[in-house]
Amino acid sequence: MSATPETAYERMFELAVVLSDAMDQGLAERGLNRSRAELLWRLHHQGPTTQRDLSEALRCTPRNVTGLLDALQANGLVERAAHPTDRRATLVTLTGQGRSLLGELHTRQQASASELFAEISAGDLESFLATLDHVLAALRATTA
Amino acid sequence: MSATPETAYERMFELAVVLSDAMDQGLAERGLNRSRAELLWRLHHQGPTTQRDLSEALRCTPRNVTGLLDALQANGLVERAAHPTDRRATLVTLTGQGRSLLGELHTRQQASASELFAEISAGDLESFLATLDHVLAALRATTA
DNA sequence: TATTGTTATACTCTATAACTATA
DNA sequence: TATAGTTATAGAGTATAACAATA
Repeated sequence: MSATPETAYERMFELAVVLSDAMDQGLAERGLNRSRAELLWRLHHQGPTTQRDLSEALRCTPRNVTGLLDALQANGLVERAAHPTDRRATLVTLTGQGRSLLGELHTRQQASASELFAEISAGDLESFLATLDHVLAALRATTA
Repeated sequence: MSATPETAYERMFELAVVLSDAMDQGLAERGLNRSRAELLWRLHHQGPTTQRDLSEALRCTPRNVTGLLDALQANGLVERAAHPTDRRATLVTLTGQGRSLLGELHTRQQASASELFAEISAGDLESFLATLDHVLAALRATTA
């Protein structure tokens, strides 16, 4: 049995690389990258938001948010609107096109998930997920 | 039981993100990034190599190899030597310092691996690894 | 005064193209 | 001619700093 912690660790890294590459490629085909996708994702979950909030949520500078929004707005995925009470601030909102792009990405993700685990039994899936959660928790504990 | 393929897929992404961040941070503390580390890793496995070979192995341009080597050489991790038969080419070699840095990274990786899987039983580890390999194979099949 | 988002500027990483020196 | 590695230049992504408008 060569199932050592080291082997599992290496495989997790390979998985991280392959998974990241696949994601980046899928995003690039839609004119996105990770930062832009994360911004859209935040908007989807939080609703209309100021740029200041976005810069804190994405842990980047306000200047960077300006650039990300310029690109997303040019592609018709978000809109900048006047803030109702603070005339300094901007309210960023998802457009219908932005929402539909997110829906498309989600559909694609579901399809990938089904495909990847198609041959895994329910029991194996459950124990896999349990170990995954355990490792994730341990990793977060040492990192943070 | 909420162990759906989607949940597992999401968790794998979270793992990929946290794992990548942890790695990047560890490398940054040693003046490295992923490209530089990958170059050192190649040198460790292949021995003295030309820049042309490195550019193909790392799938980047020869120009980029020049830049990576300039940085690594400035930090004393690699050396450029004359190629014995082709005076156009350069033989890149790991220095002792480069080797010891790689050893340090490997030690650190082993420690992380032991720590992350400390509370996982041998049986769980084995089935985790099996599922991981299966998913990895499925992912590579669809990507490539 | 403090805050929001911008313009101006710089740094890192990567790429393409032109060039030098070999082969 | 073709190849190995360089210099010159450009583009994407992010950062800091100075600034304008507003709070």
